[in-house]
Amino acid sequence: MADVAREAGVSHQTVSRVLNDHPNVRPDTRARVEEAITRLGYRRNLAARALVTKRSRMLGVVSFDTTLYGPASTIYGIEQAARTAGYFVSIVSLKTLDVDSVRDAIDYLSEQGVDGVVVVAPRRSAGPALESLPSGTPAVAVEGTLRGDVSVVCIDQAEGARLATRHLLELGHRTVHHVTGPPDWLETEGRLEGWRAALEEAGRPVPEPLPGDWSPHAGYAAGRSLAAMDGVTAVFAANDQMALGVLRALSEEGVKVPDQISVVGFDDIPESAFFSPPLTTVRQDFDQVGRHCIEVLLRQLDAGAGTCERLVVPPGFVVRSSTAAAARVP
Amino acid sequence: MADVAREAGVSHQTVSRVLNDHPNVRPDTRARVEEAITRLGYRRNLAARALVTKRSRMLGVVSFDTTLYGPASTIYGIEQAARTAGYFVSIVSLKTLDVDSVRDAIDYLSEQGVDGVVVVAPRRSAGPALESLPSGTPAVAVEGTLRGDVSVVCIDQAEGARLATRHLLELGHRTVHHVTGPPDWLETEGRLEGWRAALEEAGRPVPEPLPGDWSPHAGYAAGRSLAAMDGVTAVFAANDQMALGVLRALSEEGVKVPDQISVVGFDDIPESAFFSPPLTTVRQDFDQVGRHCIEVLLRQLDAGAGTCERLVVPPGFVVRSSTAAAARVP
DNA sequence: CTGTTAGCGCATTCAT
DNA sequence: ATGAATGCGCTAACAG
Repeated sequence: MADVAREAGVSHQTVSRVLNDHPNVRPDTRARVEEAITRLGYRRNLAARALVTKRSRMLGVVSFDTTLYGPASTIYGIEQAARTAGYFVSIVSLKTLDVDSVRDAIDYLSEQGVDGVVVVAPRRSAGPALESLPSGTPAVAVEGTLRGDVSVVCIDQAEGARLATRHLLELGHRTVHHVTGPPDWLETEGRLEGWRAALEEAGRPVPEPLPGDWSPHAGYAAGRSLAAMDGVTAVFAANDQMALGVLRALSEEGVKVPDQISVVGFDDIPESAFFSPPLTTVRQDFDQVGRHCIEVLLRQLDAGAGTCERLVVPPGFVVRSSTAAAARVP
Repeated sequence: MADVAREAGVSHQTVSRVLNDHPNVRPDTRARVEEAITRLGYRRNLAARALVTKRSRMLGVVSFDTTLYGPASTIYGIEQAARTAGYFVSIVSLKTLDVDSVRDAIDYLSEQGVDGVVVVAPRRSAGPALESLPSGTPAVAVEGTLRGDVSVVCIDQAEGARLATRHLLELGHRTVHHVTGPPDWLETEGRLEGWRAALEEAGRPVPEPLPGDWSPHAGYAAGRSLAAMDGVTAVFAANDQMALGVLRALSEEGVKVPDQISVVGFDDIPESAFFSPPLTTVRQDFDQVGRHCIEVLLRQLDAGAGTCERLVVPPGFVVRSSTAAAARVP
């Protein structure tokens, strides 16, 4: 910066003023400085700036398996919104979601001096880890913990599951079977709850849910079990990948979808429309979730960390060809 | 840090030494300092450290659409390896991959003082953007540019395509049709080239490739065309999502896979094994690519930016049920 | 082994 | 409208 000042024949704080869009700079001085900046290819040192302003303009994201479509899309939304607002995003992807891993990640990020943290770790067990944040650091959880003192942005999981279940019920199915996500995930619980509620509201029997883990393989295993059971006509899988596994198993067993069994998924991944048959599913607007996270975070940065919001994004529903009216039971 | 020093009854320098694992500290002093650190919940300020060491311990990643499986997996590998090596990762995801976007992203990251940059922007046009890096900043490109002065880590795309094509040829197919990726992508070119080479080596006719864009939708469109053509018995799609689209179109047209037409993909996404039928495909070890990127980067950081490596990861091949011996032409 | 001194590059007073 | 001084929290170089 001193070089630029010398080049432009001004002091280095004038350069600083130009860089920060300070009003008190004569236009021609500003022009001279800007010219010197480009000529020298000068780039300011954000570490030094962070040191004095105590703002790093850096946001931290802690996420589980960023390879999955949901987290990846959410993070994409976060990154876009953050960059637009002039913030960097530093990401930590976790292999496991136990308290210690999350805590370590948060410690790690807070050493780096992030101005705020988004936690995409939708497991009940991850909640307490937020405590290791330096107090005053804004935080927002995606599909977050139920603790009252941290902001949450989420998609209404239960509502999505209800949409799926009702759709099936309205098609004339007597009941709906459910393949769940892994235990301890908040999405798993929300979807389970919405499914159960929809069934109970309609006065239908609630079959034992089949355990899954988000993977197509788990869906496949569940599909085999389903095919072997009597009277199954409708299945709601807790995500699209598992629905794919179900579809596959059913197809191998010679069960026609949707003629004999209807299948609904959750997520609306890009592939869903091209499954065999194209999948009816619940759509989540991950992008919007990401944007909301940043909005909430920035609001907290301005307002001081006191505020705490809860933003719920409604799910959508996409009807394709994997669902049909229940076969007439002879 | 001064607080810790006071608490432990030492100078702040000694605290610094403890933090940096300096050898010259008596064990009991070290213990006292560490105890004070945990008691006070002290966290060092990495911005200040970066200011004086001129090392931010932060790596930048510029990537296109991190929502896609390939980039997402690569970044995951990068992040894991970087964190293990004690580096943070700051990510910029681009919506488009033109020179300006990439250049802006790189400018942005270099203001932040990243110690090195990984560019996951496998388009020919993205190459020149690397020039705007402050000279001396190590950089590595994934599937990178062909310029000689920047390190590259890549998967042997042409070899993968060759594997796929040969597999089909060995199954007795007279020739193999190809659905390409979008133009200007290096992967598109590599796969196209490998496919063509395998065909020519075997003295087979090279049909006009069908244009695609990685999306299942494009695969679907290509699949419709293919179904309408005569004598098509084998298709090599440039990625798994397009293969899925091809599968879907063929199924709608009543064409049996693999009985009438064999289909091969590229990537081995987690869903591939559960397509209808399970997809034969080329496997890419994205994780290893990510790890290699970090290794190369760190090596350049140590050695000075002079060195420039080129690391090629061999592709794998997974045979599943979407390919079979060519139907006997009557 | 430990403490003292200096300065990294910037923004923020306060002068002028 | 501009310049001079001060310090952010830390590490490096040198003393002791």
